[in-house]
Amino acid sequence: MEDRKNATIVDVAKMAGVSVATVSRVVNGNYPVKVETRERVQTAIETLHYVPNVQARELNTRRSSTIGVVVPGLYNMFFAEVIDGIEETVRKDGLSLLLNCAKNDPQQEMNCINALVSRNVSGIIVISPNTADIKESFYADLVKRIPLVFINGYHRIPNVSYVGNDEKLGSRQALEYLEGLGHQRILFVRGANSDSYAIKEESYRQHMAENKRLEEQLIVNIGEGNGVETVDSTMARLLEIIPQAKPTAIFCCNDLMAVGALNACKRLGLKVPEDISVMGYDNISLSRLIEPKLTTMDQNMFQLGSNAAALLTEKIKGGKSKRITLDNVLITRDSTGPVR
Amino acid sequence: MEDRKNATIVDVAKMAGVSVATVSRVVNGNYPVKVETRERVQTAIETLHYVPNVQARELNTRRSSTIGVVVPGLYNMFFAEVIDGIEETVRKDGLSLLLNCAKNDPQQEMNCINALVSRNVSGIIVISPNTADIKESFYADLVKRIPLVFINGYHRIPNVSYVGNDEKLGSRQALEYLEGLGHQRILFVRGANSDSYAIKEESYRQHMAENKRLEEQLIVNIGEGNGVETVDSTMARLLEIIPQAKPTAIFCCNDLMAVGALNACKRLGLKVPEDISVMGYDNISLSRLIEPKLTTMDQNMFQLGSNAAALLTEKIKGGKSKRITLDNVLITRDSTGPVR
DNA sequence: CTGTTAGCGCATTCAC
DNA sequence: GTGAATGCGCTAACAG
Repeated sequence: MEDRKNATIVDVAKMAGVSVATVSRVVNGNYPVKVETRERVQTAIETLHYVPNVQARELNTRRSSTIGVVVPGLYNMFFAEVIDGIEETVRKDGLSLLLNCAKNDPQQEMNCINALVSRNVSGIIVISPNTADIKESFYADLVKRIPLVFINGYHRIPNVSYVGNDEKLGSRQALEYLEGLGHQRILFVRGANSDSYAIKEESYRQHMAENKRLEEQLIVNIGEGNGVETVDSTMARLLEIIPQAKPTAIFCCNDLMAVGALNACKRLGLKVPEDISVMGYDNISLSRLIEPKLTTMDQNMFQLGSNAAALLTEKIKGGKSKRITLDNVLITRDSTGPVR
Repeated sequence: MEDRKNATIVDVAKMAGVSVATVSRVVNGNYPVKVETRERVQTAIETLHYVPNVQARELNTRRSSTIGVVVPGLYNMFFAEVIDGIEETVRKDGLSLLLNCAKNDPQQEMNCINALVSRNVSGIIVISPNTADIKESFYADLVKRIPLVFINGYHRIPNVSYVGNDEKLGSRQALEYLEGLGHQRILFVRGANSDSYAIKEESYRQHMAENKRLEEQLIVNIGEGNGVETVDSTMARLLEIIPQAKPTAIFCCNDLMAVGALNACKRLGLKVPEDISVMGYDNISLSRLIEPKLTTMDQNMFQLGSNAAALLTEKIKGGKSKRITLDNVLITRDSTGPVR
């Protein structure tokens, strides 16, 4: 391993017989340089394999072309798809992406943020920030020094930009769709510890109450709702509940739970959608890989990511904070049908 | 948005009434400082919200605490899980992770690499490098300047470290397992354009030939094998092939294809595993979410990532290049059973 | 123990 | 058009 130092601008200058300033000019193309010298410099660059040192450049321009992204984890395809959206958009602006996993740990989340700040990123996107367990001043202070965008954040903090879905409206739409198919006994399946579930539950309660058919036994919380174990734990739980509650449809707060519900129905000998309808939320890729393909509400993960990236670059350029709310759209597939 | 400049080491020094060197010492804790002054400095740091500028530090220590990761895309959970492994390991060494997607485009892949080099990363991990379409000298030159690790790379380049699975052995194991269940007509399903598939096919051919039951019609290539559309395209294809070839088992080169095979069987009214066995490869999370749960070969994605990270830090510290080959392990679940 | 100083690699005035 | 000089924020000798 030849530890031959990488060539610097000085080396190039020497080889080309010019000053470093000139080299800088041809590299950045921001000032006129005589064609002949430019060519001399360029061949020097090539033979030396010279690559400008971005750190040094950014140190003295006090700008930075990398942004930070903090995500709860990659195990969940939801986040992976969001990141995909961020990456693609951000690349078009010539920015690079520093990725950190917070592992659902608030302390870790703060560590990640600090690491990003010290790396001098020009902005940060946080997916599902744990605003409940981090004292508000942390993010409030942070946003004074650096542009901040939250994806799926529910506590409003001044000056941070938000991208999210209108899940209240989305749940209502889902419920109305099921009712349109004639369903009245709709089981509501949620997980623990996320504002997202709370919002959906509220929407469900409100809607069912309006129609005078709210029953507490139709609401079930299956605990941790975001891991791979979610599928199995949902199934186990519903194996008991379905026979008791006898719903004609099941509305799940995310697709993992819906797949669990599907598996439970299968074991109970219930045909989907003939005997019972199952509906998910998110539209992760999994939902169209299984049989029957899942009817679900699309959370536009990719869009979430690309919008967040756009908002961030806007703030970096000095724009003000903004809030973008996307509409969930109903994806009708094969797991739902008319009540029989 | 208060564009109050972030505090620098000079500001802290002034406020604490000491020299910048002293501040540097308490920040890095590498030289003794009198308790009293240390405390003065620390309070200054806190009131100023001082965060050291890593770029500046690394510029003059000529070290870098970020590494680069190039991945074909995030849409495939395989890669997401590998990255998860990298991230976790790398964090323990205090390194940050710069993520780039090559989108299966060789040109893009080279761009990503160059961007990483100019950002002065201390090493690069490439997942499934496109060594076929990138001229060999590119990586050969690169590794002269910067430590390099390939995950699932098949062309050997001197001085780069490799992490991969023994897929040749793994396929053989899978085949033997199926044969142990009494299967003789085993359909082989592969995708296009990946050395990984070629290795498995070779293993299949060899094995079947040994037992004198190699039949060309039992080998099928379903084209693109890594996207979400893979499931459906595999299903469509097998819907035609299964009735003709009448296999008692199907061996698929990855889990997406296996799920497609499962769906095809369902449509054909074949019960799995009673009527026909289906086997996948990879053990992505999807494989244990569907019904029946898939029997598959575990590619240890997380381990792939963490081992690659370990190899990289080793090289960064001056170690030599290495090759790690993990063994695929058979995960027996519900999609396979004895031939009837 | 602590302060002074010299760069790290580069972009940018300001002269020429 | 081009070169010399300055400084970005920080660490690492080197003196005290």
